[in-house]
Amino acid sequence: MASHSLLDTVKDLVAEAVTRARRQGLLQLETMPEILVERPANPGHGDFATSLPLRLARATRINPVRLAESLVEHIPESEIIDSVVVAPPGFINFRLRDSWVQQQVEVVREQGQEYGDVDLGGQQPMMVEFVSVNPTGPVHVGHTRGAVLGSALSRVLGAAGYAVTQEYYVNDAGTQMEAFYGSVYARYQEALGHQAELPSGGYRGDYVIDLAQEIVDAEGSRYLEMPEAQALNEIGDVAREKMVALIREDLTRIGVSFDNWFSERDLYRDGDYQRAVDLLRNKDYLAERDNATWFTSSVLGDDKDNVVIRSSGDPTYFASDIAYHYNKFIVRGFQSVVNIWGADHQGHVPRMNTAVAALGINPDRLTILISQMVTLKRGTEVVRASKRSGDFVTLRELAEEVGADACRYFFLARTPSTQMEFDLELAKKESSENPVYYVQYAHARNASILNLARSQNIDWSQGDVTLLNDPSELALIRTMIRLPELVEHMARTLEPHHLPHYATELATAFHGFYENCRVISALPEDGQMTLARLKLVESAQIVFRRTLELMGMTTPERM
RNA sequence: GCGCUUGUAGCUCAGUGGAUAGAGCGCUGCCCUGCGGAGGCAGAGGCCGUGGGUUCGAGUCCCGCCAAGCGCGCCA
Repeated sequence: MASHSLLDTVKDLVAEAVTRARRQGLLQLETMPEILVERPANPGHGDFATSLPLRLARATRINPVRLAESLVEHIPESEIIDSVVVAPPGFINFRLRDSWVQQQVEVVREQGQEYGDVDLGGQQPMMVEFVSVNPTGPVHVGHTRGAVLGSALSRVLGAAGYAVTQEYYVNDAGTQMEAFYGSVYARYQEALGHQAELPSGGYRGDYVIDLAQEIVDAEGSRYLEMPEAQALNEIGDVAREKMVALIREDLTRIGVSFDNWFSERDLYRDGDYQRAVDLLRNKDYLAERDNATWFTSSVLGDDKDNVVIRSSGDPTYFASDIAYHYNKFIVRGFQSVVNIWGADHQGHVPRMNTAVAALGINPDRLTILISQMVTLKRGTEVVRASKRSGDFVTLRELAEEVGADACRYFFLARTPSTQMEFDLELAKKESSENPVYYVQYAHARNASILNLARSQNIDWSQGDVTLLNDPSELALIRTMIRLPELVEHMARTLEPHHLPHYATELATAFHGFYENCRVISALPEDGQMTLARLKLVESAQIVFRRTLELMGMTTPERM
């Protein structure tokens, strides 16, 4: 596990040069400047670059190119850096030493499936709470996006050294659930030939009919033989458990699983709700108005106050959420928490932040990511997804139609903050039109080379990586060794959507290598080259697997 | 009306304040005496919504405008 990234190493070189230059009086600076090192877009500019001379030009009143030149003279020798050159108007470009690049093949092989791990989190406890769809219906396409995001983000954070808990918050209390129970009960009565009406605000989807029929099949008419209140209660318990089980099963189809399913009802049972409300009351953040209890979030900068206890005496969803975050931070002691919410909850973000602050928790410890709406398309035709009318496209249907891998790839490749179009036609095409298969094909090609070598009993463990001098070989290794810094970047920014793009670049680099370099050669004079290249292929496979695994995708050896 | 998010190639989308704005699909044309052609190479295609500002430097930051999505309940 790397605690000091390659990027950090280059930064250190620059910092050392600045320190030396200051000591010699070449740089008149009050404080040490922030050292920024980037990967240039143009490979002709090397592997790393810094624009520090341009940034310092004004403060030091030195021409940036001259400044760059004198800094370069003070950059220490390094085993990893081959050349350091000044480029106008004032960049310093670094190129990695080929011998060092080649050696990374051995490093990847040694680290195996841990390659890419970085120690950013120090194993501090972190929670990612996502999906958390009300158990009143199946997971649909929009939720699936959040599911994929949360799942991949959790994997990335795990690789970055955080002790991640993936959690699903089950909203199993409140008025929506009552409406659901009433809907199931009504459908249950209908299934047994009785007239019944859905409650107002009830759930009209066919799945409620199916659910009711299942209950009839399993338990007959027993719920008709008890008072309605009791029937609602008991049939509600059964329906809720069935729904949660269904949601869990559907999510498993796309490789999304949770460490914990947290029940809203437990907040009340275990007293967290009462403790959170008491805490707010003691801090004077609660006010009685119009027979209801309000959280005075406006004094903390929110645009309005919010009801936490209705005039009926029932707590609102917001009250539960406050108690839930009390539980996350104070009861369970998570250092940081990420919530992934759908776009329809964005209005809830400011008051959640103020509520957390009111509980005495630094609001920086809570990050709420919003995943925007998904429009489903079939070619050019828009598929309308609407939960109310009951004709939404579910996760199950989506996974069955396009497959779990394509599902994950396409949702993951977009930044969550943009509304996206999901083209079922494109996601389904099993051809080069589909980037999912482009990446998996590269992995399968890779695997088939190794399988062929094994079938010929070739032992490449003594391969000499210094033979890997073809530009396409070095380019492949250079792409491979970006994984650790990518993991670090994604963990810092909570942006796993870079992963599919990196996977595509890795595949491109591999295909390029494959076209240019014959790996297994029958010619005796190519023997050493074969061994070296097999080592490269093996290490590339490690990086492919790690990348696909972080995305939650499968790594097929045959397609 | 107010708030949040978004506007980049024909389409779907990337793009850490840096150097010549990228990928996939679609379009044109090439490439297999051998490990998987679901591949590779080359080309065409862009006032980065628009007008200002900050900066040595803006697709990126700030402000206005235009357009789209979502939200603005004692629902969740």
